[in-house]
Amino acid sequence: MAPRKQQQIFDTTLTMLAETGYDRLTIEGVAERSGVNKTTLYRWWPSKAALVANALIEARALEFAVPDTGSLEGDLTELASRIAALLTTSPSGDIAVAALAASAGHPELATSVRGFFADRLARERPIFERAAARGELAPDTDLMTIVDLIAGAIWLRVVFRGLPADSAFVSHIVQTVLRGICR
Amino acid sequence: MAPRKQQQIFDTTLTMLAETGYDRLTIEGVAERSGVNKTTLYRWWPSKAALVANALIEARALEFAVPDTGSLEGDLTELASRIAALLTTSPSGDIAVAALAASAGHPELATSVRGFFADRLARERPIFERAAARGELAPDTDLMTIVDLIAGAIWLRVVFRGLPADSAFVSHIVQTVLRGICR
Amino acid sequence: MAPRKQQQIFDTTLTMLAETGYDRLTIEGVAERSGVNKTTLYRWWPSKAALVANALIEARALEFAVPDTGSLEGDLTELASRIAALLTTSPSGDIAVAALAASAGHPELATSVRGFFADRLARERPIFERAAARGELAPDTDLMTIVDLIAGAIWLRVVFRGLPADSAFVSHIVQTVLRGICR
Amino acid sequence: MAPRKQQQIFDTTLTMLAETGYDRLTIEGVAERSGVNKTTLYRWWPSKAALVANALIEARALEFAVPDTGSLEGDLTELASRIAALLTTSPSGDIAVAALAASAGHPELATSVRGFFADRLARERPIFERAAARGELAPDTDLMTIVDLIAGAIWLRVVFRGLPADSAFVSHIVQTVLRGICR
DNA sequence: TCGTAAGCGAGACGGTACGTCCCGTCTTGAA
DNA sequence: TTCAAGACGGGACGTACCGTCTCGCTTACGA
Repeated sequence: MAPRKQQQIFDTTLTMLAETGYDRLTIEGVAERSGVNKTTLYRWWPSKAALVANALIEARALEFAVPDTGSLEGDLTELASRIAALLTTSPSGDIAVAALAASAGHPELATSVRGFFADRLARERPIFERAAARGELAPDTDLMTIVDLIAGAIWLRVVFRGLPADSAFVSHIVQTVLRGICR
Repeated sequence: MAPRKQQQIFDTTLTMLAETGYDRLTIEGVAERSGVNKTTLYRWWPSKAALVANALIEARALEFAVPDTGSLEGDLTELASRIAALLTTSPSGDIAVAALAASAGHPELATSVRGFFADRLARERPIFERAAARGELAPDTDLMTIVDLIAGAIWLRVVFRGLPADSAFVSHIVQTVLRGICR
Repeated sequence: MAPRKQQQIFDTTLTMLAETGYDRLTIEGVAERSGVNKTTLYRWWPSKAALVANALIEARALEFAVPDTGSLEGDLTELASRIAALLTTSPSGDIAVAALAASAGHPELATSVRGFFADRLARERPIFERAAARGELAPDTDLMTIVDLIAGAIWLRVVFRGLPADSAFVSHIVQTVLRGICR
Repeated sequence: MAPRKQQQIFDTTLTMLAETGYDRLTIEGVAERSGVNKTTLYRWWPSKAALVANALIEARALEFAVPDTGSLEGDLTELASRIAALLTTSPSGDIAVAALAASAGHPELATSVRGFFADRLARERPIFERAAARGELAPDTDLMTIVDLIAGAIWLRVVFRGLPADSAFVSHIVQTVLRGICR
């Protein structure tokens, strides 16, 4: 089952999440703006975290396609650029940052957020499979760490340091990581 | 210039921050638990973010020493271990995670948090200076990126993926990054 | 013509009325406890007052027999005792008090309650007819006032003053009223 | 201590009590109409019953003077008329009926209501003292019962039967009771 | 005997009020 | 002058019932 206006609710939730951040997001606000009664929200989601979690899962605003440029370096650079763009451009950046930040300290939300990003990050796997097929990658390479290094550096730069993640930065980290792996 | 019980206030703030997370931390709670009137808190700090920011700056719970093992790899491994420990062990982990998470979406807090960690991370500079003196490092290496790669990967692993950052992982990323740089 | 589980519904209604009082009695509570859907209750009774009114009318818990002791004084004393017992003993007392109290301010309910008690009080008429036949009573005596005096005094004593209506009190008022009439 | 707008609050409470009856009286309504925040009401009174109880005690709308006509019959008739008027005229009637009805089932309120009316009824005592001084009354007469008989009959007539308590009725019951006593 | 209509359950919904927590502002009085 | 004490208007919380509605399922009765 699902509430009748689920789509409006999710849209409103993410919009307001992007606009005001997680902790200034209120259930009453979502209710009012999505033309639904507060009680209806509580009927379906036990908490703000659960609502946001569900909205995220249904969200299509945070999708990103996986590149296929023909080389591992090209693919990773493109992937990193897209991660950077995801974290930087509006509204995905606001949503992603708010959700990621809130997920620390809201285990319920964390699970969903984690699942959400894991789902998206899982799609980078073909990149490595193609790279392995091309002989660019040792078969025992630790793939998750590669993505963690790249994505972590971008996160730190963008969210924590508040600096832009321009293409020079992106190229730089990708090449650094690649050199680190390929040997 | 400062409230008389500033130390209790800061202690309480960080304790409660660690216990309940940023957004369940309340001014009233801090007031009550530190034996101070709510008014006093508002007199000195305009917002919860400002209070937390100040408390963090004064905090000694989040210090970490900078290693000097004689080799760049040893130093970085040790540094990474300490970062991992800082994010993992109690109460520093709870405080750091809560503060970092909250800083996204609270620019006021972000500045302080950023300054705080920048201050601590600035201390890793001697590591690189010693490495350069030993000839282990090209003089034009982008130092911040190195730290961002390492720290970012740890953050992602610990906070986002919810996985432990054990010594194998730490060694692995340090070596990967080192190989990436040294070429 | 009538809901299938009418009897359960009425029983539950009166039980809960006695237990919790009129305004903490809820339709939802009655529905749940009588194993009926809320909708069913609304299908048959437009309001809580109407439900209670109907339940009262069907109630057999509040019956009382009319005495025939052979003298007016005996009959009235016995009648007064029974009224006192009706208002005092459980569950009739709780039901009666709750219903009477609620009927002030719920005209819809008031009508039924009034009818209900009028019906019961109408049975005291033979008392007076027998008394008149025995010559104990002038034929133009205002009978309703006699009952009002007696019943009113008991109500005041029991419900308002919260005092018991013991047999001494009952005898006292009956004799006072009788002396007032008989001259 | 007392809330700053206590008088408005009490006035509003009684006005709304008279208008809508006890159980449609809402705290939020009182708050809004008396220009006070809901929280303020909860700060001072733990429940609706307590608020109404307090408002009643402070009320001056329900006062009545005690007559002194020179004879017991005159005094009692006048007293009964005033009781009837108190229960009949607006707004005192609505307030009194609502409060008395609600007090059954709200022990907290009952205490206050009882105290309130006891206080007012206590003033009839001089009537009897004067009557005793004039020799109209045996010294051991049970005074409370006299008042209970009269007031109870009026209550029953007015509230329960929904009939008016006109001067004929009032005279009738007073004379009946008087005859009952004086013998 | 079987169709059909009344009765019902399930449950979503908009809505009102509840009583609570905390916010941030303000005033007052004592040290 | 600084601070405690604490009243206040306010916003949102999460909950309980309200009364209405739609949707299918039973049940039972009368054609």
